[in-house]
Formats: sequence, C-alpha cells, structure tokens
Amino acid sequence: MKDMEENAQAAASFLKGIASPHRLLILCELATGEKNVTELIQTTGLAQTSMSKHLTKLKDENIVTFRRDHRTLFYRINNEAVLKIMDVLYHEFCEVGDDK
Amino acid sequence: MKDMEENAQAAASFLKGIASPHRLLILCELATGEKNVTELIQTTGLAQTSMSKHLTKLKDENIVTFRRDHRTLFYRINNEAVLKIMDVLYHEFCEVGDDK
DNA sequence: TTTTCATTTCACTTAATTGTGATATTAGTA
DNA sequence: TACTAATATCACAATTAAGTGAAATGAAAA
Repeated sequence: MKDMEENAQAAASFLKGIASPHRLLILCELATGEKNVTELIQTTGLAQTSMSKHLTKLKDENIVTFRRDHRTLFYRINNEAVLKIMDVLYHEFCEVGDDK
Repeated sequence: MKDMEENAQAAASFLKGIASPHRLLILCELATGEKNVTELIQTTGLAQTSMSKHLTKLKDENIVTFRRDHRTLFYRINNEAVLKIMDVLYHEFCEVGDDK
C-alpha cells in the first residue's frame, strides 16, 4: 500500500471529478449507455463549451472514454468505482421518500 | 422522486464534502472510531484553524457529528453513505497492487 | 472570578473551479 | 478545394474553496 497522503490525494482528485451537479447529470445520462456530445448537450441543456470541459475533466480522471464514429464522438463510462458510487448516491438522494 | 437537477445538486454538494485529501484523511481517522479535535490535529498534521473548518464542512453535510465531554469535542462519522463510498475508494486507491 | 484549555469564528489572501464567447481543429461533404 | 458539422481549446470573468494568524467563545480548573 502506498502512502496514505498519496492515496488521499488520488481519491480526492477522483471524487472531484464527480462532485459537480452537471457532471453527475452527464454521468446519469451515460449510465444508460453511450451518448455523443450533441445528445448530451440536448438532454442536459449545458452550453457546448461547458460540456466539452466537463467531458475533458471526466476523461482526465479516467471516468469516461470515447470512440469516434465519423465526426461524432461517443462517450461512455469507463470506471467501475464511479458506478458503485453512483449507486450509493442514488439510494441516498434519488429514491422515493428520501427527504434527507 | 424529486427533480433530477435537485438530486444532482444535493449529491454533488455531499460529494464535495468528501472530495478533499485532508477531509479524506480525517474521515479515515474517524473510521476507526471517534476522535477529539486535538487527536485529529496530531495524527493528520493539519493546522488547528484548518481542522476546525474541515470539521465544520463535514458537519454541514451531515457526514459527522460530535459529542462534548467536558471541554473536549469528540467527532464521529454519522453517515452510512460515506462509509460505503470510502469502501469503494479504499479498494480503488489503497489496496496493494493498485497502480491504477 | 480569573485563568487556562479546547475549539470556533473572523478577516484576509491565494488557489482552484465553473462558465462564456470567440476561435481553432478535425473529419466528412459538396 | 471550399464548406459545414462536431467538438475542443483559448482567454477571460465570476464564484467557490482552502489556508493562515489573530481574536473570540465556552467550559472547566485554580
């Protein structure tokens, strides 16, 4: 096991990748399957520039990847840990009767 | 179920409560049982003022609570979800052979 | 009741995040 | 080759987060 502080730094950096309402929305979309950038812009209502930056951040943290099909980029979730965390968040914040 | 954006906002705010190397270190300490502020300062090496602010943030997000014993405050983790997430993070960032 | 200990709050600075319009890139289409 | 579509990058402004010394609070202890 590496040094605690190093682990904490890496884990925090990863968490920061998810800790944004807009990126969580993006991840919720991607949780249902891969989507291209234009689709993500439409469903979330984010500005194009903003979307691009969020996706870059998610890529940087190895949370998503993409494939290119002609000139369209299809993004998808590429990380088991993030799915597990989203599951926890779903139970905590999205289930009926969750007035926590 | 409430509105997606509201849920995303609440979940992101909660995640931001954890998404800091120093707060993760604090939470790791607290995961082994309740600790008073002075103990936390000693084991983490954080400055007193800084520790106080981190604890305030963790309280604000309902991640920790405390009890008073004479003039000492003992903090403890008060949130199931955060323990589950820490478990995910442990496997991802702290286990041997984790060079991810 | 004054002092001391444990902790928080204040005022301030510095750094990081987020969003935006304009511009660039890259791949297909005419 | 020029044009358009899809997406990324740049440069900048605004907001939020994090750290620090000094002062304040609150609860014992002397």
